[in-house]
Amino acid sequence: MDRITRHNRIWDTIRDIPRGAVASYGQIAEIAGIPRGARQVGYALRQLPDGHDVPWHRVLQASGTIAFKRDSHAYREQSERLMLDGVPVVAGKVDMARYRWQPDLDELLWKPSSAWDED
DNA sequence: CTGATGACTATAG
DNA sequence: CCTATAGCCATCA
Repeated sequence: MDRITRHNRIWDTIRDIPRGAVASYGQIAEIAGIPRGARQVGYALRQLPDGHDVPWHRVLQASGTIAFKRDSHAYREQSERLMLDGVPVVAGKVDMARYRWQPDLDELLWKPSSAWDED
């Protein structure tokens, strides 16, 4: 799998995260079919082109902590975007137990045609 | 080829 | 909760 393909799969996976939910770098990697690729998710996000429509702010560390330094611009922007999504950011972190994205359930509710059937 | 890097993570103290 | 440490892995100099 080349870099472009890998990045596209990562970006597509992140586009599926609904507003109000968040995911960890490792979770995105796994869903995108890249086991142990958490660092690659971070790398892919760093390569986002201008004008993209990827909700990068919904991706956090496994602990729920924002990956940027507290004094950075990126940190503040991510924090603001999450609040706009309705996701509380307390002391730089999100309650993963409550806001973690659960794709299986999400797909069963929103994409039943591809998950269930027609012969 | 080699070593450094980093939007990562799990574990131990 | 925090620090240290060890894996991890594509990229880059």
